[in-house]
Amino acid sequence: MNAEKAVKIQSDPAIVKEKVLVIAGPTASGKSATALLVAEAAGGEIISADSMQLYRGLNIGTAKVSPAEQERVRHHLVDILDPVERFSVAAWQEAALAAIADILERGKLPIVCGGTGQYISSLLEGLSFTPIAVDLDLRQKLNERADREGTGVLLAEVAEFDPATAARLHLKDRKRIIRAHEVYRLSGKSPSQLNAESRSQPVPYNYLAFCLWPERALLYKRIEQRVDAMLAQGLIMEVESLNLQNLPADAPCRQAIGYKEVFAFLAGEASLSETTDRIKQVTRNYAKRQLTWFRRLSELERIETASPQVAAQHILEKIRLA
RNA sequence: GCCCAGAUAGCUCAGUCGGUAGAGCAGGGGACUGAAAAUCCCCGUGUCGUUGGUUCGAUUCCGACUCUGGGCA
Repeated sequence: MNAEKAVKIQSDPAIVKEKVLVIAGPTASGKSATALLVAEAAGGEIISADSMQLYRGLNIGTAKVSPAEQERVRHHLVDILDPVERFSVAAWQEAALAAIADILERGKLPIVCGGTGQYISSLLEGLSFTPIAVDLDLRQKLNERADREGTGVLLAEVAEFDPATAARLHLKDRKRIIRAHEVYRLSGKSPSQLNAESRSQPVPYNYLAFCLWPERALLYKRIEQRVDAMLAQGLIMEVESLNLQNLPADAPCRQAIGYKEVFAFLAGEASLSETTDRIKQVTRNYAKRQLTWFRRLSELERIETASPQVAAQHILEKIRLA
């Protein structure tokens, strides 16, 4: 898998790709600590691949790097958005590629570290996104139509302009059905065609990609401990201070695990212990989904340890060999 | 001590007019191209509390016992 790609790259002297490190892993697997150790030992800077750490004010619940840790190693793509702002894979990828170029220019090692599978995959698979403005109005109208007429009607329309995509989508997969309409209307091209085009470019860097993979039972135990720690550190006060009720109903950070549950608690919909258990559970569910992403990405080498020291050591050896 | 109601999947429970059983949640697997911590799909065998009886056949009906809730003393 990897070897084949690497041989192809080396056999073409015109392409000398620079090394970029990727450290992925499910939530609470220890990837941030690992990345810090590697960055300090190898002279690197960290680019966060985390869809929620982008937001200012979401600190405790996202297990964001502390100011002290940011003193040790420079971090990119953390705290760049207000809670009301929207973002996207395409926007993240553009910012990440810019950060990588900047770090390389200064002679340092870029380390992409995070758990958002879609973001990681956009880099490793070298997707290129053609510029299409997001049209929230159109999305709103399509959502209303789906409410009125049902998603089946919209899916039938997708089948007319893109049979391949329609065949792939499930009747209830409203988001993707609506997205297919958006893409077609805004670009004039079918999603299938655009997706094919987005893979036509070569992957620009030599990604050395790792994924922390602790044993499941241990991972779940760490998740539970971390949720307890977040509550002890004042997660509830953090959510209060965010004033979620003043944010629009569709603000992205309202989806954040921990935040939406604490918000329900503050609204009197659940007790503290129910809220705690709920956060632990949805975090476990999330970790499982993350692992599905990472299993898919064959470029990732699994590191089956829960120790950041051991993981960092392993990664540093691989860098020297590469 | 007496009366009543329960005892079925990890949990909460449904059901079998007697032919060995199924939902939700949990858990597992998968998908993912501009909302992604989102969204969506697939996966259900378990001494039907124990033990006698009736019956061709009992998780189901009857008895006893054990445990759990509630009530009365």
